[in-house]
Amino acid sequence: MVKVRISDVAAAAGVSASTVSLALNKSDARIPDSTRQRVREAAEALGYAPSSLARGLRTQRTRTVGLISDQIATTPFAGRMLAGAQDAAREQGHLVFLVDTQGDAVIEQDAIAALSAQQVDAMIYACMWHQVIPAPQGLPAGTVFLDCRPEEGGYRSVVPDDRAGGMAAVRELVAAGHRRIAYLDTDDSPIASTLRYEGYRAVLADAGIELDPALHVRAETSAMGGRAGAEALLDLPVDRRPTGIFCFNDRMAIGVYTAAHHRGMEILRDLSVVGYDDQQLVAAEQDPPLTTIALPHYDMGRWAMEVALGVRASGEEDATHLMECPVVRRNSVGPPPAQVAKPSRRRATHNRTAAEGGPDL
Amino acid sequence: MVKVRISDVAAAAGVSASTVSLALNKSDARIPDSTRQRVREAAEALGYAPSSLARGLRTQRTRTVGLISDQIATTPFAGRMLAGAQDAAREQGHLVFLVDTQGDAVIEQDAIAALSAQQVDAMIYACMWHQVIPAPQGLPAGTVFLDCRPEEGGYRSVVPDDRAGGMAAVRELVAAGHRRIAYLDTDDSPIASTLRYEGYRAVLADAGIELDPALHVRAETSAMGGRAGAEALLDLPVDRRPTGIFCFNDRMAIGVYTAAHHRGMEILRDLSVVGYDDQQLVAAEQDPPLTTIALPHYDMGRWAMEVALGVRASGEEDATHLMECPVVRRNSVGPPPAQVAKPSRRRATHNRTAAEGGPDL
DNA sequence: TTGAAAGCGCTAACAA
DNA sequence: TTGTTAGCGCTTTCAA
Repeated sequence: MVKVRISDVAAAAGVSASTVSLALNKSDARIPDSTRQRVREAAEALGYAPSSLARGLRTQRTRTVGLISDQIATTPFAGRMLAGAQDAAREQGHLVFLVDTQGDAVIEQDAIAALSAQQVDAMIYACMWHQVIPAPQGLPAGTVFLDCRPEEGGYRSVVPDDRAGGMAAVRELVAAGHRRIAYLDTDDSPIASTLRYEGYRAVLADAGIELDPALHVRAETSAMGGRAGAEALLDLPVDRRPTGIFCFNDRMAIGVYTAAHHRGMEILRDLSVVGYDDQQLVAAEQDPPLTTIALPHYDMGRWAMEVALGVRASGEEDATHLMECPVVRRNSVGPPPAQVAKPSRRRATHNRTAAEGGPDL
Repeated sequence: MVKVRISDVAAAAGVSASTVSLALNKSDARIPDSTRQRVREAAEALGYAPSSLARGLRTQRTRTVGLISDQIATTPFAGRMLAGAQDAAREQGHLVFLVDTQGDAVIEQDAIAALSAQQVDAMIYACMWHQVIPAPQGLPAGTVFLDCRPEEGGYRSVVPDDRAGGMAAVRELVAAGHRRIAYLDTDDSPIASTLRYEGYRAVLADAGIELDPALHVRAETSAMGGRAGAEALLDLPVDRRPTGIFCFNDRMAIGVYTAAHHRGMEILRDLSVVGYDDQQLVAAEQDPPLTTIALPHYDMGRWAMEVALGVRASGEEDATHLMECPVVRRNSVGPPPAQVAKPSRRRATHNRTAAEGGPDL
């Protein structure tokens, strides 16, 4: 199968190359339908596919977009961002160059150079998780930041609305009747962490629930971290112990499940839990399935691509778009357990510690 | 920042464009160091970056690779394949075009056409999981199949060695002293399923353990499926019940954990489990952490790219490369529980069914 | 309505 | 050692 060029089609149709180009590309051109038809048939018959390279060189538009990411392509976190970006690109007839830098600044600079040399029509810079970062050098104007925001501004960006997400999570618990609600937080992800905490505080305030500092603990963003944090929370005396826990992410929520099980507690009956991320193949497969706040990865990816390609208006040149994080209700939130209803203090529960005895529920 | 061309560099260095090209690209060319130096400085000063488009048009080599996948970019399964392919491409100075077809044949054909029009130097066709598929039309010769194999042959491909993986998994259990070993299989993935089953049978035969058909059950490849399968297995009378379960994948293994917990059994102490996939953020975060067989996604991705780019010999033109699946030992395999050691039959355990009573461990 | 000609930015043969 | 020339395959004036 040898490469067929526009001149081959021209010869076959008995016209010039320019006529072929016009007939095939410009529907508004003053070319009679008969000619157009003949050209089309010739092209079809020969299996003509114009060289994107030559066309790009001539028109200076490549219908190609560069997507630089620190990790999204290679971790299970945010693959859906790629899917969203990819789908939008395809709908616009664009191809995407993907480069995963693994967070290496040298690779990143090389990637920016290489992509610029390819004359991509647009560029997206994506992070694996919501952060504020110094904008890399050399990024073309109009680059869209995905799941991150450049410190200096000057670019458009889209990030999850973590504050509203935190509010939604805590509202689930409040609506179920909980009053002692913990936030199992982390230090690993400052931006999201702070925003969600703000949401947590706002909803508690709204509900007239006093903030209890003992109910705000921090741990690593892993199942093990979550477990450790939960232990601390569940070690509190019964009347100060949380009946519902809002976890920074789903992995930590799994750790809460484990900690609870080890004390003979059952999630839902004895303890309500809300996660964050709606991580694929994790949240839904817990027992009971985890109620969580979804990170709108797909939508963010799509938004970024559509803005980068100019098919969606984005407001100002350096505006940050907040994407809603929807609640995914499954089965880890129920009413608080009855037996810890009010502090009648017949047993001096607040004096006991976990070290003293067995499970005290 | 206006685009600088080779002629700009030429003018600045006081030489012709061809000299610039030679000086910059051909280290062996007969160009005096002084000239070369002058050209380099001029290029540097102007921030010259050659247009890949023009170069590709001229040389017919684009230093780009097309990677078509059904889903890998957008699910947590096989992102590491992308990472491997991406790393290898970068090392060879290539950029990768990624297209995710979502299994849609029309999108797939469009993608093949678009990528061909870009004159990619190589092409990789990747699947999310090990399958044998009819080769799509129009794929260039030399395309490498990743995690799948074309029915008709004619292409090089790399897939996991699932038979050896199945053997390794069962050997873990046999080595720990188990004799009643179940295979919690599935119908959802015929190729891998069959291969792993072969491995299972081979190791049992080697160990002189008779095959018990009751110990081979099938379920869906999800935690829920795994749980259902495990229920069936654990419902067997004590002397026929498995003490170790080899699961088709990690998600099913999670279901086994759940089923066991609901019967008051503890993984490791009462039941040993081996998974498959070593799925990120899943296998390692179980309690206890799951011993499993890793799918070598990263290595397969790298292999495919290196072969596609011609930096690694692959043997014959249509050979299938089997990639080893290493054991990842964590903490879900122990010796079989003592109490089910030998059938002394004082209690007519084999006559009881789960329906009759409570937990019977 | 169509074709000739120029040129996108680069490389490579050939000539000087 | 270097420059001239041609041409990769296409699009787009401009002229016929």
